[in-house]
Amino acid sequence: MPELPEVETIKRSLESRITGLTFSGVDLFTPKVVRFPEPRDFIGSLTGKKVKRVGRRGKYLLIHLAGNLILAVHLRMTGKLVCLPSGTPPSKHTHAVFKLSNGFELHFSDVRRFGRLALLEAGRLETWPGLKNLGVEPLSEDFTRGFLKKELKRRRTKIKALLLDQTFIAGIGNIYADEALHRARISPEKPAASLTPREVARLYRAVREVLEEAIANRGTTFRDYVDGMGESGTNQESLKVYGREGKPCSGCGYPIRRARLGGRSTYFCPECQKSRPIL
DNA sequence: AAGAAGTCCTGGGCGC
DNA sequence: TGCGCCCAGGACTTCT
Repeated sequence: MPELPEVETIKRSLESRITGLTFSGVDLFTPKVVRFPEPRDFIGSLTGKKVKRVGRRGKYLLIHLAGNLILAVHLRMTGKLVCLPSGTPPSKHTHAVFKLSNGFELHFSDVRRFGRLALLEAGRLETWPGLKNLGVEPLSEDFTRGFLKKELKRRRTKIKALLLDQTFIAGIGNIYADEALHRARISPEKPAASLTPREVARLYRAVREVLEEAIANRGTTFRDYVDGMGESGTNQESLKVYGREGKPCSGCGYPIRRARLGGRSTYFCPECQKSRPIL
């Protein structure tokens, strides 16, 4: 599942390869994956546009183009965006091929067809609902311990649900929410407002460290994820709880447990992540 | 208005 | 071996 570290890795792997190049055409095999504008306009507006730079906001990859346009890509769970030589046959699940001016092309594929593309005017990103309400970037200087403390205090929801809320913090998904909570030794079920100052401080550090380390490891390849060059990441070797049900906790040896929270799997150590009474 | 539930998707793993 | 069932889950929409 491409979360912030995976999208950041894709961004870094693509930017030196496509910046300055021009889109010479688009093959759109699955029009449905284009959320905005109409497929005909999407193709028409993209063709002939030069890539100015590649950016990221939360889990969105943003390809900034000449003409004040942005190609926004969201990979959801199984989406991939890979740079390949021209003429590479599209796979069974390739939905769009963006042809570049240097003999390469970007293949957008997604087994589950959940991923989405949009071509938006810069400065009018609110055309895509998910982008306008995005919360703070957890690796930016706007994300401070004070901010986290203040926000948690007025939220009654479970801390894990809050970490997954993209309008609160942008870019954390199921893997890194579980990993951050384990590192901070906080129960995923604990109400956000009930975290002690020490827990808030631990969570703040844990969120940043978990994401930074995952970027350094070029992302977590749990099932499908690959970067813009088709390379897997290595951060799956560093996971402490996600996908490790029944295996011993790295901290205490107790078996990792899996529970259902907010409709999704939640991995945690029942020993290290006990909800202790507030002293 | 916050929070929960439903929806979209398909490959893979499972039971029989 | 093969069929059917259910699960994985991000984000948007709808309901309470």
